[in-house]
Amino acid sequence: MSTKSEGTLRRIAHLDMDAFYASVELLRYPQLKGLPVVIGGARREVDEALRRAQGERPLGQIPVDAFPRLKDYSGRGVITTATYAARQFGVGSALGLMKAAKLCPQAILLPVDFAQYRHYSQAFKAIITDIAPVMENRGIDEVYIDFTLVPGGQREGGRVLARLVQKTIYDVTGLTCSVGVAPNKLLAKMASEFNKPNGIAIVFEEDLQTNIWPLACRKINGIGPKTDEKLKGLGISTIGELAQRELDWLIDHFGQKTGAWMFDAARGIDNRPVTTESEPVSMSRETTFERDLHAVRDKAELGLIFTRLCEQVAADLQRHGYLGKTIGIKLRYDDFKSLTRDQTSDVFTADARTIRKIAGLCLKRAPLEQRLRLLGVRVGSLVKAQP
DNA sequence: TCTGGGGTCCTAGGACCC
DNA sequence: TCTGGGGTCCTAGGACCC
Repeated sequence: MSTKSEGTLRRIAHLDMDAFYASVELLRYPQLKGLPVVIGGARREVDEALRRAQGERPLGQIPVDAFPRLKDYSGRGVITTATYAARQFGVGSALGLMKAAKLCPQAILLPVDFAQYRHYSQAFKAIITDIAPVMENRGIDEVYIDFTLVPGGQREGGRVLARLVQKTIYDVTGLTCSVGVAPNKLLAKMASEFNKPNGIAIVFEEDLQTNIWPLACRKINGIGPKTDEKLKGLGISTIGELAQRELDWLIDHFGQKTGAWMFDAARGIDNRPVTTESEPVSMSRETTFERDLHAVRDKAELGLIFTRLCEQVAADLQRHGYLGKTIGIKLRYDDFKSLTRDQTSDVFTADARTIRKIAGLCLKRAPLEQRLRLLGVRVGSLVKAQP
């Protein structure tokens, strides 16, 4: 089954588009190149501000001074992406806009435009699969690519092919990306960050101690803020320090599964294949309100939003051809505490009214005295609809 | 004036069945 | 009268990722 010849090394690439949303926006607004720009905020308000700035002009001719600024925004929301110029000010993904406005009030604020990002996402992924067909989607702006059997994939450890992919994407779309090539996904993911933006990094097994072990544990994809804190509490900050711990010790502290995984990860071991296809497990829609709502006092408004979310999930299911039988809701209260309730029905559905009915039962099981800031509807246990 | 939206996977307890 | 085991499904919460 394998056509690997003697001496063929497993070479896996991780490709990450640089500041993807922001870079796509700069294609439309080249006059903003080099300036601090952030994408995010409540869609409607930011959209309107931009439309006012545009007036009757073509997009490329809106004067820089006319663009909406962070300091003029007063709604809730977070930054999804910031240009590198904005990152100089300490502004980046997931930062609240109000906090960001203090750090960089003059930054230009643009609304998210998912349709546009999806378009460019499909474009750069098509370029990749033309060159190297075994590609795994990791969201809108990232992929893994198996270079192992691709012509040129072994040359200079994958650098030649990485350069070709990177250059072709740039020539066709005008967008830059960063690529890491390594023996597996775990190391490739770390490598792609080494020379960001518009960089390439090549990692071999023998680079583990010199290039990987000095890194913070947090750089391992799968070790988040909580686990990182716990590790620090145990005196472990770097991957090298993690590698010094015994398997049993890690299992004692983190459980069988996580402990064993960490043990391997610290040694650069990762046998996960590059997966080209996957089935969705759930689909959901959620929304944070412009102001916190009360279940009784804002009943009508809440009801409309609830129904709309159910209709959106139903439309998503239908569009993609799936049915689900576990219907759930998610609430977030004004103190940011969240809760979920779900119920599995005995029939699979993609019908908005059915979803609304069951989601309504879920809502009844949740405490509703406190004001809400978010409501979500989820459908899980998906199966393909018969065509 | 903090803190989006769309996902995946894991854990853990209880129900229920053999 | 002591307390048996798996296995699977359901539910809730939490960590993590993009």
